[in-house]
Amino acid sequence: MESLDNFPKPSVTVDNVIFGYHDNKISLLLLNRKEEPFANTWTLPGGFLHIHESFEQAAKRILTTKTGVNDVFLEQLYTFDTPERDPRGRVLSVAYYALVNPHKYEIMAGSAANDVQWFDWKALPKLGFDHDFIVQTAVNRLKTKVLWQPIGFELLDERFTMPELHALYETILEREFERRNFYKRIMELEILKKVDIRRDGSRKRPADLFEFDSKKYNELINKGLSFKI
Amino acid sequence: MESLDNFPKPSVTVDNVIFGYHDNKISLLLLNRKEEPFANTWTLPGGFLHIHESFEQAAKRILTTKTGVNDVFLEQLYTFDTPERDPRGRVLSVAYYALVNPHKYEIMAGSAANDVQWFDWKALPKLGFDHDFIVQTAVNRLKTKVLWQPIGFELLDERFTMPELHALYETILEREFERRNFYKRIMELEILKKVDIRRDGSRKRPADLFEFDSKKYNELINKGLSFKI
DNA sequence: TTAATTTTGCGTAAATATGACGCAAAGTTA
DNA sequence: TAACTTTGCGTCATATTTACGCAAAATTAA
Repeated sequence: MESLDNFPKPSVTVDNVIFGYHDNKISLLLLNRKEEPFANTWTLPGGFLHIHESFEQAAKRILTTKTGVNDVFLEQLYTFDTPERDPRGRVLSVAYYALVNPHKYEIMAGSAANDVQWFDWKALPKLGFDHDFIVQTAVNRLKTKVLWQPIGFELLDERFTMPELHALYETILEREFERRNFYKRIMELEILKKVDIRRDGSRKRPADLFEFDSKKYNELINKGLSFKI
Repeated sequence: MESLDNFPKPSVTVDNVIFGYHDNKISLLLLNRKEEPFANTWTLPGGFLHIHESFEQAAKRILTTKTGVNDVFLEQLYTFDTPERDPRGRVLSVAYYALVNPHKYEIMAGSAANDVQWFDWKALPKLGFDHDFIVQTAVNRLKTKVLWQPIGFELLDERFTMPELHALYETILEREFERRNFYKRIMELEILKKVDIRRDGSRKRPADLFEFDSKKYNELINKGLSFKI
């Protein structure tokens, strides 16, 4: 059997694009590096893949140890291979993107970082490596995916109102959705469970509270239909 | 600066799912391995990534040397990391998929293979490694992508008729498209150039011949519109 | 040679989905 | 208590999708 040692091997990192949502803004969780290369520069939280762990395990480990975030929506984005992307040598980056509710987690910088911080996606600093490009790829993915998969809910509290969901979609897609048509479309999917309590916010008329109902969503899929905004 | 040699590194292969179309059937180009592991078993044409080449360079090199195919549509599919997917150790697979017109290439097995052959996608043998799963992923990608990107043309001759294009879509998506509505939809995109000659096939009324016109397609995109079947 | 048949290309009408907007109820603020 | 904002649900006009009619261009049969 052929040996695996005939070829010099590239290093493999897993880098995470972590999306959050707060105050009608999408934000990204970035890490300020302590070590070279790109010391004192903001980058995506990433790290080397260990030999016995899967990408997803690596992504979760990195999220937890470097940022304090855990148990979130996580999906592979793309694998980046631009030959000169890392000054240390040949390093591949398997990029994942995560959707996080920032209210649920205490963000904290791990020991290898100067700082970890949320940045408004419209005001990102220049990032190290090719991470600007990775971010752009992730943003594009989020914008298309949110239209036909119910992933937006991951960015909200478990219980949310229609106006909140509506505002989220307008923020992500950077365009307006006619309010009443948006409500109608969501409601006729029948994937939300109405939690009978009403919101006690400082708004005028209180809005109904909903939860995403994965059981109802599966029923929708089993009927051959699909979530589609 | 941190060294890259602190971690044991995984090996990285590039595996290609190569789609062809002939006789109203989608087929996949498979390779029968000469060496262990999975000797005498059909697998996707793949190989180890060289340290200084990009994924795409690797994919093209593998296609050319192992199957004789070159200059085709090629796109990254997904990176597979199931820990036990290769008996030799930790091997990642960066999978690409290619769309090929089988008439344009002389298929030939490279020296490392017993044989290289087209298989109807509805009658595939059991594949080595996790390649069955990779194929399934590629098929899903093809089915969704073909609806909103003009990639189907890659499977046809440069000049093709509407009935041919229509049949291709019905084959890929395994459902019927109302013939006249399909024609209409394609025509109003205005991305085809009519080559005035008519087909001399053994059919009844000859069909017009078209070519995909990438210049017209770009105009469509620049108008903010999109290819959509 | 002519009629019947198949295939192709283009059209129109019905059905469905999308987008624009009216309005009353439930609160808050003046 | 009146005016105002926000929310929830409805209706109607418009656009898009789907179903299907029909004639032209070839082949095959009589």
